[in-house]
Amino acid sequence: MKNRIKVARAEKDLSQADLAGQIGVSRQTINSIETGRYVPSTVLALKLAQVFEKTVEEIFQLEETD
Amino acid sequence: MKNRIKVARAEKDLSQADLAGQIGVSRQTINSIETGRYVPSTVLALKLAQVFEKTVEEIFQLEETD
DNA sequence: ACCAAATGTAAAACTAGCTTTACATATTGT
DNA sequence: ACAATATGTAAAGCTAGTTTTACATTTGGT
Repeated sequence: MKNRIKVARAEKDLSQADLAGQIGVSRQTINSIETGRYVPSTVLALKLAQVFEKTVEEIFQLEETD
Repeated sequence: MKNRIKVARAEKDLSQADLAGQIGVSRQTINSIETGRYVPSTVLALKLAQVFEKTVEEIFQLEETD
């Protein structure tokens, strides 16, 4: 799964730690998702979308391997 | 997290097993998500949304407890 | 060049998602 | 009423998501 968190974060001028704080997860969780080390739960995806004022689909995209 | 899988499934006239087959998971996984026993991964949520031709937000909604 | 803030990782430990197997209970068609 | 299909659960086991701690590297400002 690909994601556009880094760009969305830049648009809102948020650090990984800021974002983590806003949605109540650790900074490493954000970093790990952003760098593709793992896929978040749907709850987390919805919260990220909410913060970015975008849809989940705008932030996360399926790949062939999914 | 709430979800509208049962209704979406009815609209497409799909059984839990049909749906499971289409997205490549077990029938119990669908049943467990549908009955709220657990929250799916974002990959699964995106695939469900794809099958139902809806957005993830139309199918899954955050609750206060999330 | 220096300092602070931001980012990338990693290991250990815990929790939650998911599969398989298996059975029980509805629901529907004939 | 019977058979078939659909749904609800449960246990065991494996994998993946998440936290905490900790450290190394990068980036930005002065």
